[in-house]
Amino acid sequence: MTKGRDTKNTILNAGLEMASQLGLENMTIGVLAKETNMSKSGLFAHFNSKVNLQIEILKYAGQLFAESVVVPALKKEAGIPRIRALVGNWDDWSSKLSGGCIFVSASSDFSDRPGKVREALLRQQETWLDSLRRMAKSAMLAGDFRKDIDCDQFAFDLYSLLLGFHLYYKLLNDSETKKHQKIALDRLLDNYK
Amino acid sequence: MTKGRDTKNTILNAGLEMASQLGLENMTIGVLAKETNMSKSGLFAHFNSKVNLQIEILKYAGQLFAESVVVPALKKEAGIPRIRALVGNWDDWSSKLSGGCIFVSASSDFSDRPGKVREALLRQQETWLDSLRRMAKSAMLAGDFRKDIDCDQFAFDLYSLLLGFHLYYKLLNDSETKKHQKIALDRLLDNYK
DNA sequence: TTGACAGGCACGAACGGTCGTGCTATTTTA
DNA sequence: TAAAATAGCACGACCGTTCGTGCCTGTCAA
Repeated sequence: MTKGRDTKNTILNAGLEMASQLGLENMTIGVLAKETNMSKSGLFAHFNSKVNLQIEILKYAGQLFAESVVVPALKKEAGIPRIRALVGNWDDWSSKLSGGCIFVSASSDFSDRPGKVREALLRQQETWLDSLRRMAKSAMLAGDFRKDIDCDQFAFDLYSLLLGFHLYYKLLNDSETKKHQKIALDRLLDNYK
Repeated sequence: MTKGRDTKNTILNAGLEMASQLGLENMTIGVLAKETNMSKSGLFAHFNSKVNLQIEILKYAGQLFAESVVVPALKKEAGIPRIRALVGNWDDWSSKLSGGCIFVSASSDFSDRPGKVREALLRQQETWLDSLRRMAKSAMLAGDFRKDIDCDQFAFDLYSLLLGFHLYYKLLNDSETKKHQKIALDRLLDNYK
């Protein structure tokens, strides 16, 4: 009962790393097998199709994301401290994976590729936006934000900021990225006060 | 001398479309040939390698981008009107291509794939950020922005906004996207006033 | 205590396809 | 008619997937 689970987890770990670098579509089963010292067929047997593998990687990433980005932020006091923690955690998350946040690269990869993988991705992005909206709402209740703010708008604003950080950091390797993000975040929070 | 150019342009047009949908890496020569009613080898002879094809598509996109996004904006009066025009043009540009802005998807595709294509992409992104910085500077000189603003910061802020729009529009198909972007842009411009 | 059996797990080999890329003709254009 | 453009064909590599097989571990009957 445990041996199979263990192997699967090893595969998912390596798969997440590879998918983050090359994209979910360009990750290949053969190379992933080599990476995990397995045979292609042995690895394949755990998932029965590439699409399933992609979906399971997405789920696995979702769990990891919740554990390392969202949950720790929720332990901070509601409002601005929580939002700042979330942004910091997200930055760490996307920096840790060598190819950046897998949800960002997958969003680009699957924006025009209908199918089960896209649907799974969409569901996860909706969950994420929901977390953002909730953060805004709790900041309202905590008194850090005005009472008349638009939580949807806040989600858009904050996510845009993260996407900017992601591109600057990953592609341009801009050393000022952190600073830019901090300034933009300060201004954003100020505007919702 | 002209027939070759014509064919090449046809190929680049179709290639840009395909690359925008599938990414520069997942676009294949065989399918592109079918799309343009050519043989694989006949098409191939125009570029001599896939990497060259990718680079030429990027250059082609760069020209188109300059013509349809940057240049028309420069015809507006410097300052806020020019910046608003730029954002509108960019939105149109990324909506026109069925897979979204090719530079965004390529950035995600090649953030971790060293080589000539990545270098070409980086050069183009630098040019783009330069345009953004110049827009900020001319807005300063026109009196629409304060004199002490950071043009690099402005480029980061504005590009983040466009990236947010891009993801919302392409992946989530959110009907409120335009509104969100307008609100965020208004606030951004206000902050630089 | 042993031997037959079952299930989970991984393997190598092979399948039909598609990939990018050479070569050599043939057709089209200037 | 020379040159440019396109087609035909073949190649080696790799793709996702299937299949038959064998090892290991645990269960249960004798």
